[in-house]
Amino acid sequence: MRTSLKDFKKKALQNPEVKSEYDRLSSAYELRKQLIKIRKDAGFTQEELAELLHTKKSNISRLENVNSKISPKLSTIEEYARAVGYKLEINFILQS
Amino acid sequence: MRTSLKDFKKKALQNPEVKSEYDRLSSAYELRKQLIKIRKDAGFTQEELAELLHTKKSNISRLENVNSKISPKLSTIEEYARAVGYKLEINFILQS
DNA sequence: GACTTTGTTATCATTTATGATAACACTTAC
DNA sequence: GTAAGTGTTATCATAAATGATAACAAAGTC
Repeated sequence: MRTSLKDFKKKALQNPEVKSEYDRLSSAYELRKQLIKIRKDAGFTQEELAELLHTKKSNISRLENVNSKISPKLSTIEEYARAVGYKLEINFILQS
Repeated sequence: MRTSLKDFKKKALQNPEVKSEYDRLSSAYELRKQLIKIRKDAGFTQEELAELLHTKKSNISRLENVNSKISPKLSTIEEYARAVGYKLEINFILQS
C-alpha cells in the first residue's frame, strides 16, 4: 500500500473544511462516549436511566448512539448527567 | 427587616427542589453571560455574528437573553462559539 | 431634537429533537 | 436451545428550537 490510512488522515485534516467536519464529528463522538461512561460508572442500564428521566430506553439509546445525527438540547444532556450524579461544566476555549 | 434577603436565599437553597431549580437557572444564566462575553471579546455585534451564522440578529438576541426560556441545541452553542473563535469544552463533574 | 447603532420582543413558519411503541439483534445464564 | 436482559433501529406524533420579519427600546452621535 503506497498511502497508509494514517497519511491519508493527516493530509485530509490539512484541508480546513475536512478538519472542521472532523472536529465537529469527533466532539460529538466524544460526548457520546462520555455519556455512556458516566451512566455505566453510575451502574445504570439504559432502561433504568430512562425510567429516572421519565422516558424510554430507545430514546436513551438514540442519545448515546454515535451514528445518531441529532444534536441534543443542552437541557437533555444536563438532565442525563444529573440523573447519574454528574454536573455539566461548559467552557469556551480560545482557538489558537 | 427580620429576615434578610441573604438568609432567605440560604434557607431556600437547603430545600432540594429549590436548589435544583436554582442550579439549573444559574447555569443557564452563566452560559448566556459567557456567550455575550466571548462575542464582545471577539468584537462582534449581534448583527455581525448573525451574518456569520447565516441567521438574524433577533435570533442571536434570543439565544443570549437570560429571560429566554429556550434550551438551545448543543450544535447551536458550538457554532456560535466557533464563529467567534472559540471551541466548546464539555466536562462531566461528579456531584459530591 | 433627529439619526444611527445596537439590542429586544412578539409572531409565525419551518425544522428538528424528543416521546412512545414495536420489532429486532446480541449476549449471557439456565 | 431458549429465556431474560440489554441495547438498537425504524416509525410516527408531539413539543420545542430555530429562521425570518417587523416593530420597538435604549444609548450614543451629530
